[in-house]
Amino acid sequence: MNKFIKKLNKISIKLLYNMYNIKIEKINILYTKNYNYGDISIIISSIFCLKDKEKKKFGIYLGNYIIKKFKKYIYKYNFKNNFLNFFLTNYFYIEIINKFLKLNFNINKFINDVNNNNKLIIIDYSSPNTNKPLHIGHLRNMLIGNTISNIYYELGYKVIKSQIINDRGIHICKSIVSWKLFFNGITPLSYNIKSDHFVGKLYFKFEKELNKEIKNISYKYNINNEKAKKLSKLLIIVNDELVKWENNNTNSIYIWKMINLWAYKGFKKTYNALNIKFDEIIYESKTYIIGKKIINKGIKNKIFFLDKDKSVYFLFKKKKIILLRSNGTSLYITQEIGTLIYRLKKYKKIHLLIYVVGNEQIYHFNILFEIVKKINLSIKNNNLFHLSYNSVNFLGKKIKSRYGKNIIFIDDLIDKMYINVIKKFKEKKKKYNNKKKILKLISIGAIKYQFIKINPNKIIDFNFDKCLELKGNTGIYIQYTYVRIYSILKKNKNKYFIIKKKHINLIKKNEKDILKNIIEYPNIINKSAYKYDPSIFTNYVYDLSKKINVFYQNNKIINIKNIYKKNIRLIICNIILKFLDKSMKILGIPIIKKI
RNA sequence: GGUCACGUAGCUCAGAUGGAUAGAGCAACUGCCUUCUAAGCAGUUGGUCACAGGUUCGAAUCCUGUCGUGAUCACCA
Repeated sequence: MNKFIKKLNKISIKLLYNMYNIKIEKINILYTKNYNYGDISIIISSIFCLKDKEKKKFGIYLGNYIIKKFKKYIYKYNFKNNFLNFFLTNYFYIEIINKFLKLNFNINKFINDVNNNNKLIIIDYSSPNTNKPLHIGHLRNMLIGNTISNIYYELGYKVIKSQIINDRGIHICKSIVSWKLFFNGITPLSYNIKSDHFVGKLYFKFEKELNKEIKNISYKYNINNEKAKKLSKLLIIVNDELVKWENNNTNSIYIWKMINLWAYKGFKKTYNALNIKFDEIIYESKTYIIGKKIINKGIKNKIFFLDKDKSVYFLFKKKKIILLRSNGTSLYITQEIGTLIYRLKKYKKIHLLIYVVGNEQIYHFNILFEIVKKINLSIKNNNLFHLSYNSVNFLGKKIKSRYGKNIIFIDDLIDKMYINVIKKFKEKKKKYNNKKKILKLISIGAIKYQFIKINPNKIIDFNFDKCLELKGNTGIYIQYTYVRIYSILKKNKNKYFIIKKKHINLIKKNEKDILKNIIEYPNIINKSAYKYDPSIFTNYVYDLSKKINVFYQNNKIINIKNIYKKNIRLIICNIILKFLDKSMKILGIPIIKKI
């Protein structure tokens, strides 16, 4: 289809030059939105150097010329409001259908313009802290990351799905201290809860105690919270713990390892439930040392500076950005620099490194990219991209996960959705036996779809009623579409045959709408990739499904006598199934063959 | 205050490179299961595209300003 439009473009430009001696590079051609006007439109009014009378003259001439040249594909044109509209022949669509049949329904061969020479793209997403379970903020992150990875893979890139685990830092020390002080000797087993949820308990307990202590101090000495923090004993203990940890203290490392293992074990279960996968896992506890080394080197090269109190800083827009604390321990940005260098060593040539991280860290990434510019690495700034997305709010407020309040864990959401799906299934269909697996897949699809259909720049104001909705534009709509088509093809025993010219009038509007949609697939996938927006592709899949359901509901497919008509419809069903299959895999919506 | 997002139907959201009469879903109200799976289909109702200017043949889309919402500006991550 793109080729066809390019041809039209070329001819229009050439003709314009021949007639008026006007040279332009491109003419505006688009799919006609209103089918009453046509299928493809050339916007003559965009040639602004022509006068109105000349536009009409040129338009009609061009129309006649094109219709003669492409008799096979175009049968009619009209000229309205300076738009030159063409109507596509049925042959145009039949050719597509026959092509699929000849290619034995191999979509990749049909699309045929995925070719990016295996360029390497690293997509960094999820990056959990090991101090609490994964929550719906992580969910948005991992779904954007996973989907955008699949989209780039589809475009022929070599994609590394990369997860960094923030397994070190002050927050982990809080859990360590909490375990020592309040939970000594207790394990997830003794509490009988999922191990990462136990780790969360440690962290929230610490924050609660810290909060209490600070309130007491500020009341006692009549000072504000900031000043009270400096007097907090708990914070002193935690900072000591961090120094101990960075100095490889045996006891510290032992507890740290134990707590992290609990966290990983829990994360793994959640990832498995959602079918989120990674090609590599990087532990910051291993890369922060590389970061420290680079920073020390940078002091010598006068990129970074040593302050009076021995902290190290970087100047960003005349502001001091601390890279190493005065006690020598490292910060988030230190680890980030280390991780980048680790990657550059591991992979020789990185075409693009995408960080999927929330928009609250835009400032942080601006600093990081500025540092990269200064320390002269083998990667340039325009090969780094921060894919930022907006927050997931609950009850109208951003989730502050500190105290464990107002926080929704993915595990809990999955459970709730599953119960909801079972309930709705029982309301609709009476028999409920051994459908557990399928209902589980429906609930996973439903959750994922709710998140990826929304543009990353928008705030998601999470609420259960909305999220549990299973009508209309939802995951199950896509799954159900697949089930219907699959069911038809399973029942069919006829063989397909090439459509002959004399049968071209058997193809109708509903079928054409689907085919029109399908030939746009490569454009959409490209757009979704370069805009870093999975929702573009998601909405396309919904749109396609909608057209399929219209077609399905308004046309009989198997139970018709005309074998030629039946043949056309069955082939289209086959095409649909292949595209749905591919699309759902990209979106990570589980495919179900029977409900 | 600086920077960055966002503002489209009662609600949730689509509207790429400016194009013709701004589209879906939910909610409300009508129809359609003896016929390939009704979590569906067909239809009705619902809009000053936050506001004001500008750019041009043409603006929800681009530019400027105003208002509103949110994020961010840490020896947190």
